Amino acid sequence: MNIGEAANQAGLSVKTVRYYSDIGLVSPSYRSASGYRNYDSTSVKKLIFVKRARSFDFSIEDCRELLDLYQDKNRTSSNVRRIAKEHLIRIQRKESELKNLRLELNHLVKACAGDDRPDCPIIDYFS
Amino acid sequence: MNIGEAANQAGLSVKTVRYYSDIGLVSPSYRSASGYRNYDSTSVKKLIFVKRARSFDFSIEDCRELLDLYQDKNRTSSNVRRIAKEHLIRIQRKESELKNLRLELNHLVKACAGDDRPDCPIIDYFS
DNA sequence: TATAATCTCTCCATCAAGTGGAAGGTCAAG
DNA sequence: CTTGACCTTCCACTTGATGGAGAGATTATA
Repeated sequence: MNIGEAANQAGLSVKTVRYYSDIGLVSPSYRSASGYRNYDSTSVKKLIFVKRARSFDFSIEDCRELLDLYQDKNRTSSNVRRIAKEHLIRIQRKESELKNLRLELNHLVKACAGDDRPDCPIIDYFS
Repeated sequence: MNIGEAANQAGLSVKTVRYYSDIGLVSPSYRSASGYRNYDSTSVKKLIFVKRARSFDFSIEDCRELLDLYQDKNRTSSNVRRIAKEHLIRIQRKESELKNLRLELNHLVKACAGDDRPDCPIIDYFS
């Protein structure tokens, strides 16, 4: 199938699928004589795999490794787990950073009258 | 003072201060005959202001607006509050997205044996 | 005063992960 | 034969910096 149909089946944009092709993440199974990318069901499955992994915010490079493991029938789950766990830790760290920001900013927003006067604890805090 | 000293006082890199100058976020008070950027205490205060706002993840454009309000003695705190609140909502949204990811990914990681065998619920989930 | 060390300047490239658009080639239907 | 949908490559743009090259300015030391 052509790129449009593949993108459709994977729930990705044509641009994105072409981008994944460009960076060698998911290559089309072959090119037609006129240069059209052709995707078979295996490559579409890879696109879907990447889409799911990306939805977990795994980086493209992580996706590359995960995709390798996905295709490697001799993989060890420990390798997969390591990648996932490292990512989990990144997510946890980010989440707690955001929580701190949220608490502090919430505090400031609550303290701000939000009226016509210039006095503002938010501005004060940043000054 | 020169850019190095200003960057130092603001806790920013010279590169960053130059970048803020380039995009017109915080301009030096003047340029020397030889083109050196010169920062006075007012411009350093602006750099510090931006640094704090950035540490809350406010975008450069938000910083621009906040900086305008910071300098506007006729500002209304409602304008400041609006910007902050919009940002707070973005942070909350992001935080809850991350929380969902974290819960789900944690679930998968816990379910993965992480041993020598290829069977892996993480890979399965993405397939 | 000469020179070396340290600053500073501008300009260009790079990062992530795409997205948008231009200009042009391909293909199937009518 | 032409229209329209689809496909191609190539280039630019996004965010918020950061790194480096090559060159000019300033300051410290010999």
